[in-house]
Amino acid sequence: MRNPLILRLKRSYGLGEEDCAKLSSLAIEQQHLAQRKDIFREGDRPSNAIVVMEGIACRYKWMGDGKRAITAYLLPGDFCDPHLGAFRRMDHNVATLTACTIAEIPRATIEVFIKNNPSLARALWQASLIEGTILRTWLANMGQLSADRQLAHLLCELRVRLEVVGMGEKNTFRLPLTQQELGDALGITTIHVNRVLQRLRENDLIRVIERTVFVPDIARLEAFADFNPGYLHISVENTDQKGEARGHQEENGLFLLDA
Amino acid sequence: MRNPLILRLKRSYGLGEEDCAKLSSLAIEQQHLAQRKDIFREGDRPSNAIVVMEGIACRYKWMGDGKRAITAYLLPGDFCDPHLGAFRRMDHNVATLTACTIAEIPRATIEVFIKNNPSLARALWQASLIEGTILRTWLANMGQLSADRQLAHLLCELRVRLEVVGMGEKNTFRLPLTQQELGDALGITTIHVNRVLQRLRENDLIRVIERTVFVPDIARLEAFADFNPGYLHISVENTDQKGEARGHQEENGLFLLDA
DNA sequence: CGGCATTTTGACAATCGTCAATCAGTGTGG
DNA sequence: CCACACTGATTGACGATTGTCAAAATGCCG
Repeated sequence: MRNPLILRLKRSYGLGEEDCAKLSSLAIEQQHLAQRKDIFREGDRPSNAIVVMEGIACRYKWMGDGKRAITAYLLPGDFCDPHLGAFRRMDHNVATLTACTIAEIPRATIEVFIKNNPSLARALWQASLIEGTILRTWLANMGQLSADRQLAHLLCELRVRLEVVGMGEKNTFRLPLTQQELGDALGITTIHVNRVLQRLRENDLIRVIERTVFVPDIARLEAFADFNPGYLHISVENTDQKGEARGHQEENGLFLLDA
Repeated sequence: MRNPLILRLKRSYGLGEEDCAKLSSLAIEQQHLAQRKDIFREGDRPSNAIVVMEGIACRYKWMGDGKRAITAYLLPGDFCDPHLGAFRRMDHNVATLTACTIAEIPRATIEVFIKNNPSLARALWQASLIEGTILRTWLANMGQLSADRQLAHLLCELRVRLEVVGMGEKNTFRLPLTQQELGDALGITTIHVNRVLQRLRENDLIRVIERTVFVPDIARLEAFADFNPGYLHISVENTDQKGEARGHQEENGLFLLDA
């Protein structure tokens, strides 16, 4: 299996082949974590960069009444703290949801690397930009979409993001999250997640077998969710460039990645 | 009136006195915009930095069904695009809500300034970090809070943010937004905003006269909304440093700015 | 004054949360 | 092997919050 960090650096963060090659030659310490273990807590100031290499983690906050809000899912290749703790303490927690493998890259290593290959700084910057676009999309969806479309949208997003790092075929991906963990991200109760999942299955928008999601008709699911992957800023691996779709569109247009 | 950009650079973005002084000596072109005018559109790649100097603007997205989602309010001192369009096209729109004065700082000016005063780069970085924390807070609130608490929380946030830039006394601030514009940010309908506002007034959590909000008891409103200003990362101007409040708190602790 | 945007009101419906219970799967210990 | 406990999924009844629709009231501006 390819290194998910390298895959992301190339396809999401715009790092060139050469830099990726150099980076992948570094020996980076990895460690395994059980499910539901905190990686960072509120108030921590991480000194090294931690990247999820396998499994699914999340950012979350505790609300005053004891509810939990998940504000991001971290998939392989995602940085737990793209800012490297440079300026601030964490204002939220980061924890594994499933068992995970994480890589810890010492800050010194990164600084040396950046000095020689400045494009890595740009890549980190890019990573936090993309986090921002995902946050804005989640926020907009949570405010305006019904629970079924919102869940459908999340599944569309996860399908794409997981596929990029080789954790899914085109129509299938494993999603080992509980309904509780989905609900905390969508802002709906576990029970409602259950109802909504059933409705999606009834309409054959998805099929679920043993925590594996199968999407019989991707276009139909994406249409239902009004999903447009532009906000994920994933560059196409293939050479079909879809030149037509570029440029300014007046209404509701989203934009593919610039060349 | 003080320059709001300077105020923010000092109190939010951690820029030092000297750098602020140098920056404020720059002659920066300002222009006036009527209410509800787009500043950036989806797909634009801004080449200069645009800062709101007066008035209130917002980031927004159009949803597939024609609804609008506001994902941020931009107050005086906020950057319309903290990343300076360096890498990507805008994936959302920025528009004025009220009439605004905006400052356009040529990218070249910023680059020269950063070369001589690297801390400005840090300040810009900081600005986008804070945007991220606000986004996460909005997302968590939208998911978990009832509409009244959510609106109350937004009012708490705006009270603090407006006070920083001198647009409000302790208990009062002008909020020239329509209920529609509030609802688009909260993810609730105009009619419901109206109902909720009434409830807040009935409970004397707020009083509204001619688009000016008066908060009779800040602590009570903030308690109701479970508001903790830490996520705004605003440094205290006065010299009482609240040293006690620092350090790691176990539960629901937010953190004041590091010295 | 008239026209327009915005706020307010009321009745009603739909979505979603709450509570309580059952069911299914998994692992543990006897 | 079975009893047991535990977690997570599912079901149903009910209630609360919020959305929808339609209309009236208010305020603003030419």
